[in-house]
This record gives sequence, structure tokens and C-alpha cells, in this order.
Amino acid sequence: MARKSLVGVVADELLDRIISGEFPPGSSVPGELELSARHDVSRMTVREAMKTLEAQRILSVERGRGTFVNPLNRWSSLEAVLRAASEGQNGPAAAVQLIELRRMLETGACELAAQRITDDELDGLRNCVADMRKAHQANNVASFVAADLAFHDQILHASENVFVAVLFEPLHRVLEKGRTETSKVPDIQEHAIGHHQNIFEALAARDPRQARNAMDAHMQQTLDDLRSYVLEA
Amino acid sequence: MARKSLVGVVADELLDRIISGEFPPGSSVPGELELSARHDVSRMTVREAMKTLEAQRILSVERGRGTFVNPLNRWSSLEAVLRAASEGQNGPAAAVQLIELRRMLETGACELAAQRITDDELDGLRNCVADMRKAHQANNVASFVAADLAFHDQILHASENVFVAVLFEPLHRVLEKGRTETSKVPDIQEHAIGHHQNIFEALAARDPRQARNAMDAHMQQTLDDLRSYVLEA
DNA sequence: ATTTGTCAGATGTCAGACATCTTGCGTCTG
DNA sequence: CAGACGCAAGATGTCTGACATCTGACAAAT
Repeated sequence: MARKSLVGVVADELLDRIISGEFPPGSSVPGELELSARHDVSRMTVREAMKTLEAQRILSVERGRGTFVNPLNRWSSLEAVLRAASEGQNGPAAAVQLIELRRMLETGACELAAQRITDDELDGLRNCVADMRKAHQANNVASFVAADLAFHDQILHASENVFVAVLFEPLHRVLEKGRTETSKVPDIQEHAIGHHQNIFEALAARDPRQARNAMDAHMQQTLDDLRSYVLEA
Repeated sequence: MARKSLVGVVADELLDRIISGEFPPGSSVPGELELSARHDVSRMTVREAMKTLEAQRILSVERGRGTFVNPLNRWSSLEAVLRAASEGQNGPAAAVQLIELRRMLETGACELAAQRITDDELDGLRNCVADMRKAHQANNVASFVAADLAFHDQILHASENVFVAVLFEPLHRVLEKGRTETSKVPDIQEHAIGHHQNIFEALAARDPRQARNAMDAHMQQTLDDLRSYVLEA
């Protein structure tokens, strides 16, 4: 499944070589002709692969001079930075930093949502929590995770901030797997239900500070869960 | 200066047409041949322009079917989303949302930095505040803004979180102009110096909560400044 | 009615060519 | 000898035309 196009393959391999340190930031990557020979593709294919990396600000192309690797803090692709940061022994550290980032965005969005949430959205949240309870009693992990994600999505939407949603989207994909893992434990499910209930009540009261604190507690517990899993693995 | 390449022009124009609503999310954009005729460029140029938009998850290309516009919340380019959100009457609202986002990231980073900042980095912050004072007395707006930005950059770096830095970088560029405007007012400069001094002291005390509150107050003031400017304009 | 063949249209890839920009090196001049 | 000039090598930018492959729909055969 998902046979990748050649340009995708070339882009991935080149990014791998960059991340592995073969082409450190500031240095130049091989010319288009050399790369097309190495990967046995045409120059156009190499160019299109380069364009995708350039669009993510991983490469800077300078006409007549060559193509250069940007410093990591200029990259605009969370996924690429994640791949780079997860190299070697930094995997766990990167995971923790991701949770930290998620915590900033979710607590902030929750605080905003408390001031802007509509009654309809509150109803939606109430249903999400109810679904989580049902799924918990029915021992249905998939439904539980779905309701969990829907809850957070609803809050994100209620924050009425497009940019937060945009920044959060890539995180969503990355964190999805880990979430399904931790949610398998019944105890963690119960804790999560309690936290979500608290968040809901704070939002229903339209109290920004309380909403923020409730979400913060939830994030803190998620971080603790992750630490436990990383330690035991 | 900065004569853009053809593919940049084509990509910009196509993005403009998307943002203007000519191609709403879910719909398809014209085929490569049609676009190459419209813009009077070759098909390869159109393809490379498409590739840049695809890399930013603005477009989804499906072989044999066509190229489709993704919903706005899937876009991974803050700048593109900003352009889309600023259309029509939404300019001020988008600006406020940007500040809200910045607030989340900066307060979060500041809280983290309080736990991790080194003595050297504290010295750097002290120097930044001193530079702001000097620039204020010398009435040098450019130096003032530079020291201001350096201060925030230092905190971002001290947070030791790569992802926050990555997400913040595009914000940096967007907010730079507005910052130079508000910093022209002497009163605002004085307020800013006070806030930065408070932030520095909280970080020096390595007190996360206090650091967060200090940065939050600073962000709140920035938001108020912006509102005043938007109202009077 | 279901299957199969075919075709139009879209994207994917290739090859070769020419244009333009940057840089360094050699040469010509003062 | 120093500086200006010019030229060629190497890199990216663009164009042209062609062929390959995938998708979806319609028509023909079973």
C-alpha cells in the first residue's frame, strides 16, 4: 500500500542524509546532476524533491551557487524537526518536549474557550464525556480514544483561534499512537474521565482560570503516564 | 531586488486564487496544462509551484484524478493561514489571535526556562534589559526593538524546547513589523522595560509560576497596546 | 445485470536543450 | 605589481516534447 512517488522517495532519502549529519546546517548538498545520478532518476525528479524540502525551509536554493541546509530552528515542518530531534539518544527527550508543547497549546486554548464557548459546544463536550464513560464500562478502547480526541478537538474549536488549530494539527498525528497505548490501561481511563469531567465543569462555569488549571492537571497526568511508559520500556 | 522565480510567482498567484475563494476547500484546481497556459509558463514550472503548495499541505495531489484544496486547518504554513485569515474584515481579529498564540508559547517557554536557565543566559538577559534602558534614554528605536527581540529569543532558547522555537520562528517574522510600530511610543517603552525587568527577576529567582505570570502580564500589555492601535487606525 | 474493454484526462517521469547567475582564474592593462 | 576585465566552469531556472501510469466513465461483450 501507499507506493510513494519517486520524488517522495528522493526527498525522504535526502532528508535522512541531512538528519544523519552528512550535510550539516550551512553546508551545501550535492548538485542536482549528482543526485539524479545517485538515485537513478531524472534531474526534474530531483528538482521536485528539492522543492518540497525548500517549501519546508529545510533547504535554501541559491541560483548559480548551490543548495544549502538551513539551521534546524528555521525548519517549518514539525515532523521533520521531530525526526531530527529523535535521532540517537534524544527520542525520550523529544517526546517530553512534545508533551510540553501540547500542554502550552491546550491549556491556552482551554483558557480562551472558557470565554467563548457556546451552549451547543458545551453539549458536545458533555456527550464526549458520556461516551468516554460508556466506552470505559464496555471496555472499548477504540471508542474511548475517539471520544477523548473529540473532546479535545471540540475545545480547540471553541477557542476560536485558527492558528492554534493549525499548529496543533501535526501534533495530533504524532501523539495519536502514544495516546492509544496509554488509554489501554483501565486505571488511566478512570483518571482521564475525572480530568475531563473537571475540565467540562470549569468550561461550563465559563471560568478561564479554573479551566486552565483543570486542563493543566490533565496534561500533567498525561506527562506522568508517558514517563512511566518510557521508564518501563 | 528579490526578483522572484517564476515558480514562486505561479505559486503565489495560485494561492491567492485559493484564498480569494475561487477554489474552496475540497474542490479541485485547474489541471497543469490549463494553468501553464493561463500563466504562460511550461508545465514543469506549474508542477514545481504545485509541489511547494503540496509540501505546505495546502494542496493534495492525486494521481489520475487531479489536485484538490485541503481544508484550512490542514495547512501547515502559518503564513499562508495568516494570509487567508486576514482577508476581508478579519485582519484585526487575526492579529488578536496571533497575539493570543504568541502568549501561549511565550508564557509556556518562560515557565520552562525558569527551571532550566543557566547563569550565562541570565547574564545575557540582564544585558538585554540594560540595552533597552540605554536605547530608551538615547531615543534609539531600532536598538530598543533589537534588544527586546534578543531578550525573548534568549528565553526561548533557555526553555530548551526545540519545538517551541520552531513554531515561534514564523511568528517572529510576522510580529516584527507591528512591534517596531508600538515601540516608537516612549510610554510603551517604559512599560516594556518594567515588564522585562520583572520577567528577568522571576527567572533569576528560578520561580516558574512567577516567571509565567510576569510574562503573561507583558503579553497582556502587548495585546492592549495592539488594541489601542487597531482602534485608533 | 455483470463483466470487460477502451478511451479521455490527469498526474508521474524522463531526456535534452538553452538561459542565466555566481565564482574563480587567467589575462590584460596601467 | 595591483587592479580591472573577460571568460569559462558549474550551478540552478526554464522550456519543449514525449511516454508511462493511474482513474473514472462509458460502451460493448458475455
